[in-house]
Amino acid sequence: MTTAPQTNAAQAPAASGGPGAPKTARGARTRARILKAAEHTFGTLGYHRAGISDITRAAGVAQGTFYTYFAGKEEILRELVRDMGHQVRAHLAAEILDTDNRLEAEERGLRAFLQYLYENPSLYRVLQEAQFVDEAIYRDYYEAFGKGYVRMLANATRKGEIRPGNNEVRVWALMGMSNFLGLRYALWEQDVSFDDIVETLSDLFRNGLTLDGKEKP
Amino acid sequence: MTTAPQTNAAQAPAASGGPGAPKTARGARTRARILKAAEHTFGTLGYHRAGISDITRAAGVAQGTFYTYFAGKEEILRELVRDMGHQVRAHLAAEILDTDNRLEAEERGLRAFLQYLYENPSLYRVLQEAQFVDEAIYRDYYEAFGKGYVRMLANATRKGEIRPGNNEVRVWALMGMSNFLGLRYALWEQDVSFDDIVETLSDLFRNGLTLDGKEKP
DNA sequence: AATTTAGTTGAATACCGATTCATATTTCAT
DNA sequence: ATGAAATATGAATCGGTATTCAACTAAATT
Repeated sequence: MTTAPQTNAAQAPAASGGPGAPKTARGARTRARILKAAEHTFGTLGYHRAGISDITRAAGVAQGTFYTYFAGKEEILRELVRDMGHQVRAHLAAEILDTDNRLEAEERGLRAFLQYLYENPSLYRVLQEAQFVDEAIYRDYYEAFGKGYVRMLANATRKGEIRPGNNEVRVWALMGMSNFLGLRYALWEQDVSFDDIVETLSDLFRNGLTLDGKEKP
Repeated sequence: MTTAPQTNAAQAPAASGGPGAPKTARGARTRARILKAAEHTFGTLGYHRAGISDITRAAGVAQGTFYTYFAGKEEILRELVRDMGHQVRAHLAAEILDTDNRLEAEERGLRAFLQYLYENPSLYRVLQEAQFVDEAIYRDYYEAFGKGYVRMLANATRKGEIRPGNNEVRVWALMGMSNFLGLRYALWEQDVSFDDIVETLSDLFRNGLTLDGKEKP
């Protein structure tokens, strides 16, 4: 296996440096092209079927160039997950910025997530496959995601917008929902409108699943 | 002789036959041992790192024996997913058999699923990795699961136990919840009791997430 | 007991793709 | 302009492993 003791970290502040972070505009461009190509290649063929040659071909560089910027196949996957995670989080955060209450934020967030996945299907596959290549990076992704999510629910609880409860558990449940709904309705088949999905979940958030219940209005 | 062009089907009703379904008690036993060994090996090392040699070693047979019963690595994965899917469904169905209402069934079902995953961690990995080896088998798993689930929700709707709504969407949301909660709290870390998790979800089903809402009690 | 069929063996094959490296080109500082 | 540093090239290496196969053993059938 990859005998290198993974000590990464240190180096340039820009990209979390592999063998050598680019020191030239040209280098930065090439590195970015390879990363983008990897996203597409992994997303389409999957991590294991995708060869370095597939990535470099898609990027329009020679195979050797790959190793100027990345220590290997696993390394670029890690980089990719970090990048993509950052992007989704930024995107979703922006989408729910100007919401008045938690319910609205959930609705908008879910819709935005479904839409984002539809437009960036690679995210799903890259992320899910990364789980079995380097579990830590996958956990980091969801823990980062969940951390912000829990904070938002805590605020909403304080404002009296949502019922007090175990927000961490709720967040994992909510992330699970989005993930599966995204897979089924954004990636597999678009046979139910995002509006209908959001409406169904919104009803669940407002009224629960049962007909009775709801302590006091 | 065993060159059969994958037309499978026909033959013994027991196992969905690869190259040759076992025709002897001994053969059946060997096949079963290999399948069990594959479950453990895939579950531990993952599909890609696991070699046929790892499986046969764990099963205590020679490498060649593998191909007496399975056409290849993908084929045994498919078989495994079918088997495991059948098992979980049977187990969960049994666990919620004598429940009086939908809410109770959801609670018991979730708890049983978490417990099952805790005791059979291979299920998660085998299933999730299968998704990228043969998407169809993964879809089949969840469509089979979802089909029964939707039927149960439809019954509950008819009985007036749950609010009318898009049950298919609900089911995918529910399956997603269970999946993530299982990963986080049954496989990764058991730092929250299954009772607390079930209680949190039960509250969501009864009362929703918001403080207001709930049309009419 | 003899013959056929089923199951088992493990070494050899065959292929594939990640990584390396010596060489060539481009960019940058002086 | 010129040397040094940074990039780029792609063919060769190197390790790994899924699959095949011809020979062997066990069980069933006659």
